[in-house]
Amino acid sequence: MPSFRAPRGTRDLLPPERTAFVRLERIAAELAARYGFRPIETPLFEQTGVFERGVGEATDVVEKELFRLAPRSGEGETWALRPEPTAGLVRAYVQHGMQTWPQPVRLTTTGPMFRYDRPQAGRYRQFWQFDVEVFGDPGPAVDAELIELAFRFYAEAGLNPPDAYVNSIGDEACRPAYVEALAAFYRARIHRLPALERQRLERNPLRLLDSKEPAMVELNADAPTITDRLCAECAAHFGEVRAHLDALGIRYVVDARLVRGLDYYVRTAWEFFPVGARGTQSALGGGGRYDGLVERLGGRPTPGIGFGIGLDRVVLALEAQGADSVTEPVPLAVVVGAEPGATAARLRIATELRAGGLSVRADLAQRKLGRQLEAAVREGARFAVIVGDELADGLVQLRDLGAASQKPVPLADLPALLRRKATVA
RNA sequence: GUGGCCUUAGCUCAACCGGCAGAGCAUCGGAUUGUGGCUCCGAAGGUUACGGGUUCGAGCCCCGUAGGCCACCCCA
Repeated sequence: MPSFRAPRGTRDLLPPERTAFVRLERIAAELAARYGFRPIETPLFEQTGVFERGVGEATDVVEKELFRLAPRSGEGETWALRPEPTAGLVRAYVQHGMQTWPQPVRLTTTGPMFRYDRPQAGRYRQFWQFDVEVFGDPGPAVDAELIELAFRFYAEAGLNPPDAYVNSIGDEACRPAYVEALAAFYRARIHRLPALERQRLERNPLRLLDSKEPAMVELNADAPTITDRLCAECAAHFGEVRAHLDALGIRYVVDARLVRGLDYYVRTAWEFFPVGARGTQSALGGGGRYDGLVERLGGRPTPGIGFGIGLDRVVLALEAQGADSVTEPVPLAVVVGAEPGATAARLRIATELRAGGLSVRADLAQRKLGRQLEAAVREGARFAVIVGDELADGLVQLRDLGAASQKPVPLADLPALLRRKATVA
């Protein structure tokens, strides 16, 4: 017999942890609705090209981390599990002609994403993300609105306000010149670049900027920044984003070296980290503007912007800051019996109580009364309904497990009685 | 993907120099007939991650593989 286990980089979310995720998902859904986002669900996998064109072929996410599905013989297309939600949502926007919907279109989804990289704490091959996207709004006000929404989510989740880093990475008009200037800067100092960074220089000079190599950190202090090379339009846009953030009282840091790993971002980009912990594997979320993406995937030119929040990371951060662990629901009452074998009566009574809207567990394991009561007490139930001989007279014992007292109650009165007790805390 | 550390029961961990694999918690059962979280007693739970090698003998030493973790990388 082989011993099976969850695939590398995946994990089972067992009851206490899954409850924490459910709570975050509920907050996400409620919050998104409050901000006017409509729920949407797209497939967990797409044609590979959706990600290659959407996310960018030269990105690590596509080049190294894409979870490609083995094609079946005879099928003409190949698929990959989604590494992020935006490309699939853009594909859906184009496919369903959402440009004919009232603009802007605000969409939200929450679910698992997949990246085939080497697992580590906080870095999984399957992880969960809460995502919102806005199509058809060029900003700048909505850029600030989304950042504020993310802060609201963290707050309602019970997380200390994270550090927010914001930047503008320019657009087609100004970024090429900047990238060239940056490449020239590094080429002039190529002897100081580590071997790995020399290779990346030719492929994507922007990514050298946020390297954590000590040699690079030192070098980057003198590197040209995008900030003072933005075109007039981008500079004005970024200025307005900041003005809106300031008007909302949002605390953030402008980080001129912040770039993002996905090709589609233009102009506004941001990331969130736990306070004072801008380390690896700790990013709580991030987002940005992607004005050219809809067009790249075959749609009409449409501005877009969105963010993703890593639910796994939020759960981790909540634990790290010592937040109260989630409490799982416990039944109000447990139906137990003096006669272990008389399960039919216990099940029938529990069924009636549940039909009346009450949270009730029936102890159907055939164990003696003492063990049944012990289990009820240990799971935190407030009452035990004890079924015994008096059932012949239409009576059960209603036992208050906290007070260790009980009294006979007509079975017919039980639902109303328990419902009344349930309302008093 | 690169380098490093780690892996003993469901969980947390012991096991001398290479010499009979253990404890606590958790689980299940019992403590004279229908009443509790405590206590007492007991049971079950292991191919010491997996596969090789060295040795009279390997949880312990060596090699490989898998998984976890740390740094890089990358990001959520």
